[in-house]
Amino acid sequence: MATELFGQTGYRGTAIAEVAIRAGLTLPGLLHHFGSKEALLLAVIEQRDADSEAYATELLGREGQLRLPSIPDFAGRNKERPGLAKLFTVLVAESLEPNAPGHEHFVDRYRALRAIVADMIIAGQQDGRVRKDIVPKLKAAEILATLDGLQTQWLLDPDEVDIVESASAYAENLERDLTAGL
Amino acid sequence: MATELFGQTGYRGTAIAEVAIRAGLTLPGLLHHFGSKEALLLAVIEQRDADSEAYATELLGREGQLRLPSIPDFAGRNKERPGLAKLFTVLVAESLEPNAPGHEHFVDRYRALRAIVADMIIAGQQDGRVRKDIVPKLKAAEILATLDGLQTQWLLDPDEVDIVESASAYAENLERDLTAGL
DNA sequence: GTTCACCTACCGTCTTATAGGTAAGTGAAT
DNA sequence: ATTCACTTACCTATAAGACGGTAGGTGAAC
Repeated sequence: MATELFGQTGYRGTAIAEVAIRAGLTLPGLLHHFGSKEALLLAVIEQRDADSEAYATELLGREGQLRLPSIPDFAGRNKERPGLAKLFTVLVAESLEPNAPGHEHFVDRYRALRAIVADMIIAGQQDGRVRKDIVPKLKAAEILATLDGLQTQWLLDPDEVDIVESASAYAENLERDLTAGL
Repeated sequence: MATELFGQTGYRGTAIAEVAIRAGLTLPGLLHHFGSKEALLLAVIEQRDADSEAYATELLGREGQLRLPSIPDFAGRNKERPGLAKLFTVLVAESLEPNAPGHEHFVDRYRALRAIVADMIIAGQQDGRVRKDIVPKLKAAEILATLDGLQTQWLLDPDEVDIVESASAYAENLERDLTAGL
């Protein structure tokens, strides 16, 4: 309920009274459970993060190996729940300022995601499945950046940008890039 | 003035009275010139777009040719004016919803940018400087996505992500990707 | 003397949050 | 089994403030 509204109108643009009504109670009833608007936001983020765990695990495969073909699958799953993707995009933007409510959370999250992807790349390099002149940290940031950016373009203009098609093409490019020159 | 505040706290999070004060006048004084908050936003976007023209032109070079080495230069210029970059990121996120104030503007802008980059790629393919099995539309979306995504990660965590370094590495990767196999 | 730029004063609305109360349940003591 | 103490889950009512916008006036420029 809160997830949808925060995703549609952002943190600042959402009145928690509306969240309460959709949840079938009044504003004070909602605040009885969460204490404040910011606490509600953090609760939403936390719940959403369980889902985000799947992000890394899916990219990772079971044993820390790169599984590029799962990228479009993941994009496809987002396609069916655009609210969650929108929530993510909007909240990150609203959290850019250092003193914003969710700032530290998203900073930590991106650091963790970059580290996970970088470790995958390193593992691939040690196994000889990934080119050694790739800088893991930079490539990790680039991969996450591309997927986020494609998602934003899709959310903004779903008629023009097909997230699954874009993600598939990118996954192929990425595979060729990582393995170029054996 | 308005650019900075909209960039820091977004459209919804910015009180136009604060904009007025920073501009050295009162709220009604500001509204005398712009009429409404939404009109102020559109004026800010329009002014910012002059700057954004440079984006395409710089990427494009003078005669519609790809100029990848200018990507890190462009990133470096953004680095000195993070307010502008932040404004862009925040406003796009706030405009995802179809009825949001700047929605159509950003939809059009991304369509135009994708078209410009795609045309560049097509020109490169005709000149034989770019691989022919690249799909121009998809690659254009991917390039813009990566640059946007890197910028977001940098804005969120400037200590960990160096936008110039990231953009440089990406530009090199991109060059290799576009020209792979002659 | 009319237009333009701007001000003070104010309105109505929306929003978060609190105060204080009610109803229902839980668990222990008797 | 019933009473009592207490907690939980809400409610109505209201405070307290921020916000966008308007009305109407003042003063200077031309």
